[in-house]
This record gives sequence, structure tokens and C-alpha cells, in this order.
Amino acid sequence: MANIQQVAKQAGVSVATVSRVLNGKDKVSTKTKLKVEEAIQYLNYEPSMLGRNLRNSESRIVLILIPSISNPFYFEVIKGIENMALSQNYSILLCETDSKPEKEEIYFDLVRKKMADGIISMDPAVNVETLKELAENYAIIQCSEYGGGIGIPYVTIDSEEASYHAVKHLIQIGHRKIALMNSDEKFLYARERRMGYERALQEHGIPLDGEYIFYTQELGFEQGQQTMKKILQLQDRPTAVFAVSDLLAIGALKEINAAGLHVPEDVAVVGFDKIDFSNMTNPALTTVAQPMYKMGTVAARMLIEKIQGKTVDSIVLGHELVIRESTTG
Amino acid sequence: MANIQQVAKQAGVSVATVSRVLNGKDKVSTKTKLKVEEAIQYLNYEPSMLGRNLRNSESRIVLILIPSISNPFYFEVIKGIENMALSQNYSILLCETDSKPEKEEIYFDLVRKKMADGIISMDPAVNVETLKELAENYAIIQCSEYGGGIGIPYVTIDSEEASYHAVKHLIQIGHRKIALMNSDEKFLYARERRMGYERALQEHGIPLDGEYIFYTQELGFEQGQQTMKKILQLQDRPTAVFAVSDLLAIGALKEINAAGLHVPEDVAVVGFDKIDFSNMTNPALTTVAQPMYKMGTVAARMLIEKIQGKTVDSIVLGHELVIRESTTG
DNA sequence: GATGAAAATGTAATCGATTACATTTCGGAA
DNA sequence: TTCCGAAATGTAATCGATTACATTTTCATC
Repeated sequence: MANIQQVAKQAGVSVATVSRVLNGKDKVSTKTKLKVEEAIQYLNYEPSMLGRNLRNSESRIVLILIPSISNPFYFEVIKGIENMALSQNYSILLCETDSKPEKEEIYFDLVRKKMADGIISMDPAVNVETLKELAENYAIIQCSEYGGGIGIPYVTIDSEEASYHAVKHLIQIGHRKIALMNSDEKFLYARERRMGYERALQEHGIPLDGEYIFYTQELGFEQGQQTMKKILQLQDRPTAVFAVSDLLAIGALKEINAAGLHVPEDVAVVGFDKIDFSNMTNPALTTVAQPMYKMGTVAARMLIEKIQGKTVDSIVLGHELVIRESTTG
Repeated sequence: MANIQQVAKQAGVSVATVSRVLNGKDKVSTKTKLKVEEAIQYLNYEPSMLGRNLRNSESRIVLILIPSISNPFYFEVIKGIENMALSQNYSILLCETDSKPEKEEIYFDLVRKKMADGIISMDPAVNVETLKELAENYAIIQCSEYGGGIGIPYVTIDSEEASYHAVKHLIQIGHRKIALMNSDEKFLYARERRMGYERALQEHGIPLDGEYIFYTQELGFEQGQQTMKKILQLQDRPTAVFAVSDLLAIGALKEINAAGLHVPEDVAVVGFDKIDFSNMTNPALTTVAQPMYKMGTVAARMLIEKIQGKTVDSIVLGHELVIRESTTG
């Protein structure tokens, strides 16, 4: 493997000149440039990023923190981040935390040790204290999930409004007994989504019934099934369910089917996220779509600006209700 | 941000000593060690991997090449790779190629430029020529998908046998008209799976019917739907379908439902991969399970050994047929 | 042909670690 | 106390690039 010295010798010029040809910033005469390019060709030379990165004190790698790689919600976001990052010559390291602090620490360390230039966190369970501390010295952006008021720039949607929108849809097609399948309210978005739910009910004069609100520890398929089982056992069975994730909603769907009931005739279901699978189910799922790809590109842009030392502001993006078979037959 | 020089000065020792404390290999007296540790604490020092990596000529990063991040098949494999890699202090860069050569090149370049120490390729559409060339100078392992006989170590399952196993199951529960939903036979595994399908039929004296074999360009949900539509239009409709991916099978499921037919009474369905979603469907999918996590750990181990300069042999792992509702009601 | 400013190129320091080799320190034996 | 080998520590080269600054070349102008 050749290095820049050998290329310089081969071309009969100095390393500085080779570097200049490589980076194309400074002026080099066409004749020398040709000589250097020939030497590069001849020696099959590839500049080492190890040397370059050390000199430039950067790694050109950014971290994406997600709780679980298998949650389809993140795909589009990641794609958005990746495309933006690649266009700026950054690579992305996908970090699955399993919501475990030990795992998180491994990746935080990568930043501390200069192996990564910044972090986009999408983990709602992230240790906010550590993150805050880290944010003092390193570039950090929160995407989609964010702890409020800790001074780290974020990009997200208006969860309260989105939730309100979904529940209002259910009310408008005639439902009055609407269950909420929420996640643990230690998460800000969970609190916001409950508030949207309540606002929609209030606005239409539907009394709030605590019996209709359920909390789950995680947002997966199994939790959806279990919770739906409980819901179906209620004395006064709801005619609609709003679940704060598609996976929960899909679990609910399966459980309703298993009980011999039909969606949406017996129970209507609304999910959240518009993951790919949400229209592969039977029936296809009505769901709230976040602008995931956009969220990713915006987050990446913000992060790169932060890395470059600029100050960046938080951004709230819009959402969209995608109405499909699980509410309208 | 402090560097090793400053720590040395603070502790009143040389950089060599600090480095020795850091790496714990060479002997350092307890007294000096304490002094150094204090200095590290005091200055909040974190060793830079940029410096270390340059000196050691390594990046401690490995690439995973997958065609699409949203294909759930890869999750468990990736988890296996990641856990093994982390335990050896490697980080993984997840690279989505979209099966596009341009995208592929970006990541290959990362290896050429020393930003990555090796590659685990799971992309069946990878450019074999480039890969072969790369393998001469860099550590490369093929995982799950592999081009045969190109001299790059691989870990995989016996596709022919697995396919045979699945089709035999359908025959044993009484089916004789079995369609095969295969992917393009430019892929080795597609050819192998067709061979397994044929062997099972032959062995049970069922004549081969070319009408029952379908090819799809991709392995997604939509292709499954489209192909199933064609299958349902056949004069002599098959009573069972073996799809070479779960996503295809799930698409088939949806289409069968949409046609007002029932699984498995009217048409039985078998998938391949045992992705998470395969038991969230209605009915749950019978499928062939690959030992994905194991595959990941094995691939990672092989790659790391390769990086260390050892020679490694290819490995073929076993599979398992998971029988669920889509064949047995 | 002499002059001088602009353009091209070269020299050497630098980024932050590791490590071969050199030197100093230490403790026990004579 | 002296001496010696082992243990501890230090010195300086090295990995492979970038770049500030110094030097040389080029070339239009007089």
C-alpha cells in the first residue's frame, strides 16, 4: 500500500504538491498535476483517512442512536440521515442501544474518543443527564424523540396535535367510546399524545373515562396483543382504539381477529408512524404519518451545521393522517 | 480537550509512561500509575482514537453490506455481528447499498482508504468482480448470500436442503399442486432453492409443472401480491405456495385474503427467513428459519480472524422448519 | 535583459497516539 | 560500599496526511 511520500517520490515532487492535487484546493500547474496523477495511478495509491482524519481532527462519522434496529419506524428517518450525510462525505454508524445504559456508554465513548464527530439521538430512553453533559463538548441533535428543555436542538412533530387529529377522525366517523393505547408517560411524547386525545374528546363533549386509557412498557406487537386482550374484556367495550405505535396497533388487530371480531365493524383501529407493514396487514391500518425522511435529512443537516460550529434551532415538522381500511372498512 | 502530552506533563512523567498506563501491557510502578491516573482524572482526558488508529494502522470499524435496511431478515444477523464485534472492540458501519453499484463503491472506498478494516457482505447483488479484487488486499467475508467459487470465505445455510425440507412438509400434509415463488435465478440461492423444490417433488412422484414456477425481481411484499394474483388466475390452481422469502409470502397472504379465499384451507403458504413479522400475520406463517444470530456471530468471528491475518474456512450452518397456522390451520 | 509581483512548489511542523531502544533507578549479593 | 541485573522510565522515531511559511519559478513590463 503506497503512501503519499512514495507518490511524491514517484512523481518527482513534494508531498505538499501531491496533497494539493488530492484536495484540488490550491493551484497546481497542469503539467505537475498530470505527473502526480500518473504516479497515483501507477502506484494504485489511495489516501489514508487515518492520516487525514488525525491531521484534521475529525472522523467524518456520525452516530445514530436508536433503541432497536428492528423497529421499522426508524428506516425512513435513517435513510434521510444517510443520504444527507453521504452527500457531505459523512458516514453513519448505526447504534442500537436496546435502551441499556451500558450499550449507550459504548457509543458515547466513541464520541469522546474522537471516533465520531456527533450524535443524532432517536432513543427516548436515553440518559438525559449524560446527553446534556456530552452536548457541552460535542455536536448532538435529538430527532423525533426528545426530552424537553434540556437545551439540545431537536427536530420532531407536534405530538399533541397529531394525536388530536387521529382521535378527531374516529369521533367524526361516529365513535364515542375510544380507547387509548399509550406508552409509559415517563416519555414526553406519551404525555403529549394523551393530551391530544383528551382535547379531542373534550371538544366533542365526550366525557373522559380513565378505564379507556392503557399504558404499555414497550411499543411492540406483543404489548399490543396483551393490551387489546384487556380492552376486549372491558364491561363497556370501546368501539375504537387509538394506539400510539403501528406495532401496538398491529398486535391489537391480530387480537381482535383472534377473538372472532372484525375491524373496523366491531372495533376500529388507528396506529401511529405509518411503517411499511401498516398497509400489509388485514385490513390495512389507518395511521398517523410523520415526515420521516424529511426528519432525517433535517436532523442530519442540523448536526453537520453543529459540527461546523454554527448554532442551530429546533424544528417542528408537520404530520399527516393516512386513512385506510381499519377505520373506514 | 487534553492530549497525552498534557497528561504526561501534569503527572510529571513521559508520554510513554502515560501510554503504558493506558494500555496496561507494560509494567508501571503503582506509584507512577496512581499519579498518571490522577492526572487523567484531573484533565478529563480521553485518548484519541484518531492518533491511536493512525499509529496502529487500523480503524477498528467493520462494514456490513446489506441491500436494504428495511428487510427484517437481516436484523438478527446484524445483532449477532454487532455483539461479537463489540466484544472485540470493533464498531460496525451498516451500509445500505440499495443494490446500486454507486452506493457500493462509496463503502468499498471506505475500506480502500483505511477507514474500515473489513467487510461482511450480505448483498446478493454485490459486484462479484470488485469484491474479488478487494478480497486480495482486504478482509472480506460473505454472509448468507454468496457467489460460489470466488475464493472468498462465506457462512451460509444449505439452501437446497432447506427448500427441499419446506416442500416436503407441504407434500406430507397432502398437497400435490405446489407453486414455487422464487427470485431471479441469477442468484445462486434461487437456483439452489429451485433444485430443492424439484427434488422434493421428484422424490414423491409428482411431475414437475413449469406453470407453477414463478420468478420475481425483488423479494418484497408487493412482488408477493402481484405474483399471487397471477397464481390465482391459473387454470389448475395450486393448493399450496412456497415463497422464498417471508415478505413474498406475506404479500401472497394478503392477496389470497383479498380474493376471498382462506389460508390454509384453500391455499397453504410457506415462507422463508422467519422474520419477526411472520408470526404477526393472520394466520401466522409457516417458514424456514435460518440460524441468523449464529450466522452473524460466526461471520464476525471469521472476519476478525481474517483481519488478524489468519486463514479462515467457509462454514455451512443448519436450518429449521417452523410449522405454524399457514399450513396447518 | 533587468525587475518584481504572482504563481507554483518545497520544507518542515503538526495532529495524538505507540513502541523500539536508551537510560536511569532500584534492590539484593558480595 | 560497590556492583550488577532487572525493573521502571524516558527519548525520539513513526504512522500518513495537511498546511503555514519559505523559496523558487514564471512571465509580463519596461
